[in-house]
Amino acid sequence: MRKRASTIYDLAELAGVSASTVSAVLSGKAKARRIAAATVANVQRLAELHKFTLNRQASGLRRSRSGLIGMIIPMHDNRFFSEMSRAFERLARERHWYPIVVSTLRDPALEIETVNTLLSYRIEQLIVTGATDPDSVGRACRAHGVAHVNVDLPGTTATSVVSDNHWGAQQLTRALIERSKPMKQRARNRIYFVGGLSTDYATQRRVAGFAETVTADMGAVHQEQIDACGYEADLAEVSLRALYERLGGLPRGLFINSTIALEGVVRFLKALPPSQMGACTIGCYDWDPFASALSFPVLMVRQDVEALLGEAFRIVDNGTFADARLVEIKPQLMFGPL
Amino acid sequence: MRKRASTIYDLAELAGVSASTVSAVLSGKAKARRIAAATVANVQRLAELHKFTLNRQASGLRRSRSGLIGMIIPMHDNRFFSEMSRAFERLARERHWYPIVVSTLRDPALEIETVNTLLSYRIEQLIVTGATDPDSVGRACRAHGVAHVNVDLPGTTATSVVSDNHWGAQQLTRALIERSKPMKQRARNRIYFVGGLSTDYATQRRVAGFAETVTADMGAVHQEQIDACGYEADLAEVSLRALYERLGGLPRGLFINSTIALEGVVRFLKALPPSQMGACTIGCYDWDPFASALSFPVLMVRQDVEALLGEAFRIVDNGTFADARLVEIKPQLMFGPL
DNA sequence: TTGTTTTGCACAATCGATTGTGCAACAATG
DNA sequence: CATTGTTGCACAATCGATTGTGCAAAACAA
Repeated sequence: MRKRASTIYDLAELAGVSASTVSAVLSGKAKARRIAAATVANVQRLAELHKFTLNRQASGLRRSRSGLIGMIIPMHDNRFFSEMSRAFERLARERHWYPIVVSTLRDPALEIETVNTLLSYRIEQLIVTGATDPDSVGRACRAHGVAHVNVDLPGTTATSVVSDNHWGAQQLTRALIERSKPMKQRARNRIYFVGGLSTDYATQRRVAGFAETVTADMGAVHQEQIDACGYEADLAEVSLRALYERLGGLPRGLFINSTIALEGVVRFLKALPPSQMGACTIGCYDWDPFASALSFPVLMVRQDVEALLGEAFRIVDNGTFADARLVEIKPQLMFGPL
Repeated sequence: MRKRASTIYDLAELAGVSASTVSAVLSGKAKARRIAAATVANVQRLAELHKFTLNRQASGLRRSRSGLIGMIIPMHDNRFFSEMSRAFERLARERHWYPIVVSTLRDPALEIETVNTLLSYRIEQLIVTGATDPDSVGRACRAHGVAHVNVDLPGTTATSVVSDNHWGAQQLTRALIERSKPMKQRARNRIYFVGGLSTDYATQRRVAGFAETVTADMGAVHQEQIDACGYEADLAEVSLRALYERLGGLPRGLFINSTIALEGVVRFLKALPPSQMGACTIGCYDWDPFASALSFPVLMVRQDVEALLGEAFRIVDNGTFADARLVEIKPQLMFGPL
């Protein structure tokens, strides 16, 4: 039985009917095409028996539908994107779409190449998560008539659903200020922002929320309080080490802009004597289950993945992606009242 | 310019040539089909200009090739599978395959349904990672002539590449024994195994390695030292709480069988006074970057994802998947010498 | 019985790209 | 000039499923 994948023609011959009849039965159009109940049963039995699977290339070609929905994400390396993948698959399956998740490594060239490939497979919808260049992606989708939404990082050509980064950063910053202990040395008596990229919208909004809250609660913000050193653990580690040496110790508080950056921070902190760490209060924008049980407490902001993607699907569902609105979803604060 | 996706026929008309000429140019067969250099250049220019993308449904149908390689994984929720996704995508791209990763939630029905759908899209290869029923998946692939390899959990119908769970568990168990402090109370002076499923091969091998080492170094193993309570954090939390109450405290050491189970364990331990935790040595089969910086040390076994998948690709590359061998890859110990 | 409807299905065109083949136009050779 | 080769491309069949249409046979009506 190790035959080639069989076609509806093979099945048709076995059943003694025509291919169009088989097609009608298998695609549930038997009633509409007035196929006798006995014929339907027979074809279904044979299809089952021979483990027949439709060729979706052929089907998709004929119907100009692929049944595919794509999502691009930057990386698979943290909980936020893991949760996005999981929720995406669930929501897609609920709608009888077949989900494809691909990571594009924050590489603009790979990003657009990936999208073009997805389009060549004729995906019908695309969720564009954390894209470095959402507008290029949007244009490509538009040229193919493919519904699309930006998530996490917004674009200007399609509706975007993003975390309320400004509000989240304000809350986290305020909590860091309230829960940290003042320090005598002026430069150390500050909260420092570490990680992310200043070219990236989410980081900009978080920096803004951070700066406003610091200004309101502690006076001015100094330029050197903000180091959007990038999205790699190593870079954050280097950045923190430099800060530590500059200040001659840890500062009053740290606002870490991603769990990846937090990884680097943790690597540096682990090497310090525990006593030093007690004086520094740490917060992280994004959540990780283990980070909540580190040897020092970490205040965390958890993005509402279900709400973000739920809204994104609603938008592709009703085709309201073209009006380029910005929808903001409040994240969840993973720290109780003082 | 918001036209429908254009076809090679549209492009042919624009260029004043036939569709077959366009096809030859775009698929790099211009030389073989003796297309004039000037014609090639013109077609390429127009293709570029109009951002033409080939319809891979049509192309795949005609050539009986899709260019797709699939991988199924159980979940997106831990580092092992995240790293698998990332490495899979990289290795696939190196080979000019287009990668599709789908999670099947450890649900046998979803698993086989997913594989059938992937087959209906005519994927050409499949990496079957951590499948609950690898042999059913293998049979489906075989029926379609699709190359496939099992990874992480082995099957009997295709070659499997798995972590050397037995060896890894032995190393981890020995380290737990050597690094932990003996306890007076007999039942607490033991290492306990928590998490995973005893129906699952990896867990069986780890339990075996654990039991052998315990027997060799500490005498007999008691049945109640092993609780393969499942793959959810909640279950591990419940299991550990029960153990704690049964023993009247934490045991000498814990062998946690996955980072997910470790999440539950950590939730329980966080609620305990720190002094109690100091006496319990913890090890985890699987690695997480944050888990290495918890408030208590965790010995970890990190699977060699690159080697696992590298080997898997080698096997699909040379088509040696049918001999149903078992290839074991040693994991990496994330703890130094004593 | 004859005419009309309904039932049940087959036929053939089609989706868009690929590929074996055929054939002008031109060049090279004798 | 006649013959043979080469170049450059078009034509048409094909992949497997879908779907508009047509047409016997059966069922029903008159």
